[in-house]
Amino acid sequence: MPQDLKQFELEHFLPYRLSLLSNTVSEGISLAYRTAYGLSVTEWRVIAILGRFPGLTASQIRARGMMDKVAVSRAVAKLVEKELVAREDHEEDRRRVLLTLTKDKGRGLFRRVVPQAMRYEAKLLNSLSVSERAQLDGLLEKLQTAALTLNQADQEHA
Amino acid sequence: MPQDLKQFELEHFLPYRLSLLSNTVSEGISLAYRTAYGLSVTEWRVIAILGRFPGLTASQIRARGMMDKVAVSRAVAKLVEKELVAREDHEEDRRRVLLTLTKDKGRGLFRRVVPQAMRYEAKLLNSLSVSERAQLDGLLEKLQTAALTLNQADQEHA
DNA sequence: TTATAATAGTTTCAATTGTAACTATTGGCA
DNA sequence: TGCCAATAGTTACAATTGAAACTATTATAA
Repeated sequence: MPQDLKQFELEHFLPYRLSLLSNTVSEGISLAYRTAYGLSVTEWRVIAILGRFPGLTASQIRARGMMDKVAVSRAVAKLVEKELVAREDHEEDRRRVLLTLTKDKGRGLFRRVVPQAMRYEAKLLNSLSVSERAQLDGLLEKLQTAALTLNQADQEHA
Repeated sequence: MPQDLKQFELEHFLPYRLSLLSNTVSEGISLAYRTAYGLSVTEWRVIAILGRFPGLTASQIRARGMMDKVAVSRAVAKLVEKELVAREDHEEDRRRVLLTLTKDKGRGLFRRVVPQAMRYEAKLLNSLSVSERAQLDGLLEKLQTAALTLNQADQEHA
């Protein structure tokens, strides 16, 4: 057996490390929305997107958050049930539904949960210097682009 | 509403970006083990760990791969069923079960899947210069440590 | 020793998720 | 116009996952 095969270690494998870091961070940040407000990840993202871009349709939310169509549908249903999000029929295209945070509960939650999320992010970034943060930003950007390109190439190949 | 609240964008939010990147990379790398060999993520990790460290117990695998106890138990059960992994009773402690890749199927799969995984990682890292790779390594390390520390602090706090 | 606690690993059941199929509506175009 | 394809969103069902309870075995310590 080749030497590099025997020496392969999961701990140094980039996909594993990314997954581990993402999960660890998710666990931490979920205190801000899951434990505190009973939101799922998707629900939190829908809230965050609608807070910034009111009046989007589910499809637009899906595209903006790179989320699954069904996941968004389910999250929106729950948020409507919790009176955090309101639906409004689109005049010209009756397939679409415009979504907004409800004035009281929805925007109220947004105002409380976003600062907590930002605080967590800030604490995390505290471990890095200013220049390291810039490096991180660039590296994540490059890797994301590279990964997408790779996947597209693989898909076309298959 | 404060200005920074209104301007909060998910796309620039570190936990979201990490999750997105991890998922994109996962999707790509899963071609190497899921599409090609029908392995789940956990099964792939168990194989990878046992290839490097034969004779570990399930608990040791769990610790080494930061995986869930139940997930490992299930993955091992499937791998045994597929004759990729063999169990062997521990002499001194009969609660424990030593796990190894089977000589033919297990090690055979390991020899095929690991190079594919490494190839994917190499392609991904091709988008970065040598010094950028070193930066990435350091940044992931720092963030992982910081996230763990943060989570521990939060847990004690709660 | 023997009760109690701790550890290894599995099982169970509910909740979550993924895939595909579905309804409803609109767009494209012969 | 009328037909077919495409889009928006939901529903249904199977597969996966998570949390808690469970069995079996070993360690601790009164």
